[in-house]
Formats: sequence, structure tokens, C-alpha cells
Amino acid sequence: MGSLKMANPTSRDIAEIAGVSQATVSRALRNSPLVRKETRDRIQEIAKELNYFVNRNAAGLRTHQSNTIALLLFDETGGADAQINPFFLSMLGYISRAAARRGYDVLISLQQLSDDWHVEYQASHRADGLILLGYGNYVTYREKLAALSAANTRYVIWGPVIKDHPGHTIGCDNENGGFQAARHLLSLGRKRIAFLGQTSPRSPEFSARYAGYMQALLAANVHPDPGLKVDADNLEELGYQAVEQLLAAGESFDAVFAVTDVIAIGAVRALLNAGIRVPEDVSVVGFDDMPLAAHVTPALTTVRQDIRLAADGLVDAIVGLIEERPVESTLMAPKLVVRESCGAKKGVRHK
Amino acid sequence: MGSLKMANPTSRDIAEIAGVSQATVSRALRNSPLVRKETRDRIQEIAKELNYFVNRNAAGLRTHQSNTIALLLFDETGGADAQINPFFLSMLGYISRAAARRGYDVLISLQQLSDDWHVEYQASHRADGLILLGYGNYVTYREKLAALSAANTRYVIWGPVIKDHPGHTIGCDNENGGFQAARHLLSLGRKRIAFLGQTSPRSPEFSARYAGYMQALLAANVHPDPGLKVDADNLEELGYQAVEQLLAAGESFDAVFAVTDVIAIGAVRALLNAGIRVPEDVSVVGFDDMPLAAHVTPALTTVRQDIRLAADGLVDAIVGLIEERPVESTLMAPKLVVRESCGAKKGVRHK
DNA sequence: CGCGAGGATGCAATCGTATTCATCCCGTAT
DNA sequence: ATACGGGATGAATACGATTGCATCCTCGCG
Repeated sequence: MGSLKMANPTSRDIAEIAGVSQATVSRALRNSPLVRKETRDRIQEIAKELNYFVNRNAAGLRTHQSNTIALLLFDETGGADAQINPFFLSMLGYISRAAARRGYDVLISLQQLSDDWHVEYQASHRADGLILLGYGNYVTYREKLAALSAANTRYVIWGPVIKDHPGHTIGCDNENGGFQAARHLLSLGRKRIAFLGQTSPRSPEFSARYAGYMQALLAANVHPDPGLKVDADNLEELGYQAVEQLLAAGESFDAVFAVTDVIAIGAVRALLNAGIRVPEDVSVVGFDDMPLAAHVTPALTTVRQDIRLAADGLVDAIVGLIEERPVESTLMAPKLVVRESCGAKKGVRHK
Repeated sequence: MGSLKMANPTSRDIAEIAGVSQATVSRALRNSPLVRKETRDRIQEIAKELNYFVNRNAAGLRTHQSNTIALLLFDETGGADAQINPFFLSMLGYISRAAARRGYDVLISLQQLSDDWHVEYQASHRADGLILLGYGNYVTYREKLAALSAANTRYVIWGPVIKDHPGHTIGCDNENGGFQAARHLLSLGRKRIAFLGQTSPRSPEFSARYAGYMQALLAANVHPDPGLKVDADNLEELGYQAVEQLLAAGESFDAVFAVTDVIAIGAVRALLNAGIRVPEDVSVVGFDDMPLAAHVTPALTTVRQDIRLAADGLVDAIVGLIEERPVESTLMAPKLVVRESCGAKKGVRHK
């Protein structure tokens, strides 16, 4: 009835009010069966009344835990101006939800290559484990990842699953995804399929997509033309430029497989800009199925990575590591999503 | 030389190695001038060598701080399936960077209406202050915000600046933005400008944009037609449906002002789908300038909210509150960004 | 040669919770 | 009636850093 006010109540305050010891309060608030149900309820009631919440610093100090997961996004841009990879951003929401469901908070951190992120988070007890997004490039990160392992830090990477690789990985079967994309274009009668994307060893995920693409071509007895392969990093402008480059080189092609939706969107813009119709003249397929893929015009056919499932997998894995359960790296199956940009729908295509 | 290994070094371990007291170590690591420079350097060296990092729980317990800002995103969707508002997501990156620059970590949390978020974060010492995104709807949140204030929680809201409103706010001058959008369309000779967006008191930001739009019409002596106003929440589908609805009602219009880029993109899709050319037949203007606005086809003319500036402002404000400096609510100026969808560029328009 | 000032460091008391171990109480079996 | 067992609670301590205060040393000056 009389609402008890108090600035910063502690468990000791509650103990005093409830007429029990602080130890009992601590137990009661954690729902310990050691405390009689009646007492427990009474204590919890008082806590609620006082707007009391366990001091996480104190609890963490005692238990050596933080109940927090650090989400490290590799900040490719390096600068303060650029946008973060939207694919990772949209993953973030699902990760946060999944973590909350398991009682973990999520700390985000944009990391640059020069940063000393490799140990700090866990060593400082800010986080119990790390989720790494954008670190698919193992060549660059090898030493840092090794340092993480050496420091006994718990971490999970979103990226290609590679054997003999330190740490645990959740990733998408990129090769299969690239295969599906190319096979679909071939099934539509397309034969000259341009490939847009970076395939250096620095980008193993994109390289895998390329490998899948090649595999599909060979399976269909279509001879790949090196002139149709253009390197392009993951930016809309670069997708645009890649197509400009193909056109300037006088290459003829009837389809484009872009290693990323972002690149695909740039490619479409360049095509339309050059008076080439999509999908009538050129079919376009992207990769990722990012939120806007369905909403650009024409709606983008793409290879979906189920980011919700991915997020759940990442959180499951890191929580598993934290709670010392066995965890395995897993490869998720991508899925072709057919929309308008490839021309398979609505019979809009060349008849 | 000999790399000293140690599982979880504490400041006491370092003290022992350095041959000083633990207190001195603590001071040295915080760069206190009380410690002689030589000693300080030596201690820091040892700390680095041992891969030692200050235990944040212990430090936080002692200092009653966490050096963490909680970023609360209102999870409009409520469900686990939907995407988070991309506008907020892209803000997140900048907020994280700005916070890092000031020595703060960022904790993210998707909150639903039913959640008891109003006090927990600060009371539990998980965060020193809160940034609220997506809480523009003060009618719904009034009591929760009041509770925050009552609990002496430090928070900053991204949203409309309203007088007599508890707490501090950073926002964009939505009315002016709406005015600019409509005035631009009028200057292109458009007279029948549809307005797409929710304007209930639950959405004061959108209502303000509508007010600006009305003001521009009146200033140009154009009589607003109620039939051209369609309610639509912030989803691409709903933008699509809004245009469908206008067309089904047989309304004639030569422009669309969508209260959001997401809605605008849906509107464009519906228009193109109906065989209506954009911008030749209908000009479209959106609001926000989200990352993809420039990259859809046709590129979207829109009213930009400078999210980088906004993020800096929010972080400045919350850090100011935390460090007990005076802070004021501020209103930022939006800016019209002319691209293709309005027809002002390239002389593509009806001549 | 003594004394005071001030720079450098150490001592020890917190911060609020979780948990081990001891204690107490009560019912039941002998 | 007594001893015993187990359920419920309390006392005491540890977690690792920060910080006010005491201490000590050195140097300059009278």
C-alpha cells in the first residue's frame, strides 16, 4: 500500500524490510528451491515494489560472468561515413532476439582491422563470448583468430566452414548457392552468364559462389568465358561500374549472376540506364535476399540465406560454448528465390 | 622476453610482478599523475605483456558505472519474423561509432510494448543511460517515459521535440521536411499530390510531415483533396496497397509524397505495375533517405535526415546527461535530395 | 642539523552479490 | 523422552578494482 521509496535499494535493504538475511534475499531472487516458497514470494514482491534490480556488476564480479554476448561487426569501411553492410545489420536484429530469449544481452562493436579486439572483451568480463560477423576473410584474420583461441576466448564466426580452421563457424553453403543460381539461369536458356564479384582468396565466401557457378556451367556443357567475369567489391556503385565495364568491352551477355544483392542492384541500374531491359534482355540473379531485394524494381531473383536461422544458429553455438556444451560448426542450405529479375515469372520472357 | 603466461591475471598479479602495491597498479593503469611516469610505464608494459584487462565488473561495482549505453529499439513488429525498421538499423552503426569515440559500449535491446524496460537497465547498472529509437509515439509511451524520469534514469529520445515533454529529445524538423517535399513537387508543376502515411496522433512525426505538406499546398493556393490522403503504416506492402487503393478509387494524381522511403518504394512498385511511369506520369518523393533510396530504380527523391549527425547528437546528449553536463533538446534541419523519381533531373519530364 | 613540504606509494575500507558452511528448528523413529 | 535427519535460514567471506588517508622518503631551507 504505502509505496516505499528508496534511491538505490540493495539486496540488503530488501533483507531488512523482509526481516530475513541478505543471503536469503539473494537466493529468493534467483528462485532457489532452498528458500521456502512463501518467503520467496514475499521477497520478490518487496523487490518489485521497491523497483529493485540485481546489480549486474556485483553479480558478475561474484560469478565471473556477464550474461552478455559481444557482436563484433567488421567495419569494412574503416571510415566514419560509410554504411555498414546491410546484410549484417539485418542479422543483428535476429541475433538480439535470439540472445534475449536465452537471457543474454548483446553488446555491439564495430571493429577495424587495426583494433585490438581479439581478447579484450572476454578478458575484461564485458562479454562471455563473441559473435564475429564479416570475418569470412580468414587469410587476413588468421593471426587474430589464433590469438582469440590462444586466449581461450569463446567465439563463433559467421563465414565459410573450413576444415582445420580454429574456432567454430556457422555458414551458408556458398558453393551450392552459386550452383543453384547459375543452374537456374541456364534452365531459362541463358548461356552467356556474367559473374560479378570479388573472388580473391581474401573472400572465400565469394570464391565459393564462383566455384558453384563454374560447376553449373560445366555440368551444362557451357564453356565459361573469362571475359564475362568482373571483379567487384560489395558496393552498389561497383556493381554499376562492373556492368559499365562489360558493356564498354563490348561483351555480349544474356544474364548476370552477382555475388551479392547489393552488387546486383547496381548492375540492374546500369543495365536499365543503358537501355537494356531486365529481365527481357538480361536476366539478373543476386545473392543474400536482403530485405529490399523483394522491393526493388524489378524484384530481384536471388539466393536466400536464411538469416533468422543463421542468427539462431550463431547464438545457439556461442551460448553452447559459454555453457560448455559440445558445439559443432554447421553449414546451412541456401535457397533460390525466384522473382522478376530473372524472367522466370509471369511468362514475361522471350517466347 | 620470456612471455609470462597466466590464466586470468588480476591487478594484484601485476602488482606482484612489478614489485608495487595493487593500488599503484590501479592508478598506473588509469594514467594517474600520482604515479611516477617510469613506474606507470613499467606497469602498463607488464599489463600488456600479460594480456591483462581491467575487470569491468569489479571496476563498475566500485565506481557505480558501466560505461555502457543501452540502445532501445522499439520492436514494432512484435514478432520474431519481421525485420527491424531499416532506418533505425542504419542509425545504429553511427551511434555505435560515436559512442566508442567517447569510451562507451553500446548494448542493444529490442523492446516490445509489454516489456518492463523502463527502469531495469540503469537500475541494474547494465547501462549508464538509454537511447530510445522508435518511441516517437508519446501517447502510447507517456507513462513509461514518466516512469523513467521518476526513476531518475538518464535517457534521450529520437523523435519529435515537444514542449512540456519529459526528458530530452533529438529530432528532425518533420514539418519543414514535409513542406520542402511538397513545395518541390509543386514547383515541378504538380498539383494533385497524394499523401501516403499514417497521421494519427499516435504518429506525431508523420503528422508533422503532413502538416508541412498541407502548408505548402496552401501557400501555393492549391486546394488539398481529402481523397488523395491515404493512411499507410511504415511497410513496403502498405505503400503498394495505398497506391492500389487510390487507383481503385479512380483518383487522378500526378505526384505522391510518401511519408517514408519504405512506403515510397512500395508506391513506385505499384505505379510501375499498373503501367504508370515514374517520374513521367507521376512524381514520387519519399522521406528519410535510407541507404537504398539512391539505388532503387528510379532513384528516389527524398527528404534526408542526416542520421550521422543525428547519431552524434544522440550520443552527445546521453553522454552529457551521464556526465552531468547541461543538455538541450535539438531539432535538426532535413534536406531535400533530388534524384530521379520526381522528374526534376535530366529533363526527362513532360516538356 | 632539524624541520616542513610535497611527491610517491602503501594500507585498508568499501562496492553488492553469490555461495559455503554452520546453525537452528521441527517432526519422526526408536 | 531422546536422538536424528533434513529443510530453512543466517554468518561470513570472496570476487577485483577504486580511492581516501596514512606513511615514508627526499630535498630545500632556515
